[in-house]
Amino acid sequence: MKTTKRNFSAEKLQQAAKLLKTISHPVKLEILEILESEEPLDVSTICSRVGVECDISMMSHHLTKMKDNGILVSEKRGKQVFHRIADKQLLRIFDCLEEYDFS
Amino acid sequence: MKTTKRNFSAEKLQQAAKLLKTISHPVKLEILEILESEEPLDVSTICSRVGVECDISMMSHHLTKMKDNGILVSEKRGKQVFHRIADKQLLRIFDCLEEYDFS
DNA sequence: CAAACACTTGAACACTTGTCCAAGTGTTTG
DNA sequence: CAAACACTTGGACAAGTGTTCAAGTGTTTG
Repeated sequence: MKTTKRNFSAEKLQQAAKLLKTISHPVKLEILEILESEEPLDVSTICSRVGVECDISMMSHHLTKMKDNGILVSEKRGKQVFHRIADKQLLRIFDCLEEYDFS
Repeated sequence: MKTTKRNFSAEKLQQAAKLLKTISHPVKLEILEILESEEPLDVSTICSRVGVECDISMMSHHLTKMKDNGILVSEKRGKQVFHRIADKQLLRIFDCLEEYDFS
């Protein structure tokens, strides 16, 4: 007889769902990809590096949401605000995504 | 000088975002967790195993969405419809989530 | 062949998101 | 101290999502 390997509590499922929901957006994934390669970066630089059109206001909204959900942390230095990834463990999601076969 | 390790195309970012969005729900994550431990299962059985209250109509909606997005595949046998996970690689996301430190 | 079973579907609704735009805040430079 | 810079914030609106309910479909059993 097979047994359940995982045992996520209702609370952990909620948190996990919220985390995934927060990054379930092409631009947000790209922000993570950019910050993985270089960190910390300021808003304008991130904005200039994303592939798709994205104005600075929208980028700020994205970053704020990611901060509010504990995915990023930021630090103000002079006029600029520098962002980095709170927990690098999150990046392992990219490993799964890279190997996933999108039909 | 650091270089970018990943290089997701705009299309792949879209697909990845869509995939994550589809499973970004406590019940949908639990469905995957249940199917990981035993497969295939019919709708009523999945329904009876999820922790939270979830009627069969809602479960059907969840499963349909997951099927439409290629996460599950189903097969009808008599009156019942059996579901299984299309690509087990997806389950590695749980490894990331298990180790992630939810603040 | 009618009833029971195991779902599926569609309408309806509140709620949440994504996006845009205009205005505002805080910091620094000349 | 005014202008420039680097964001941040809030309102508005369309689009998408989660949930419920009622009705419908296909299969099997008596």
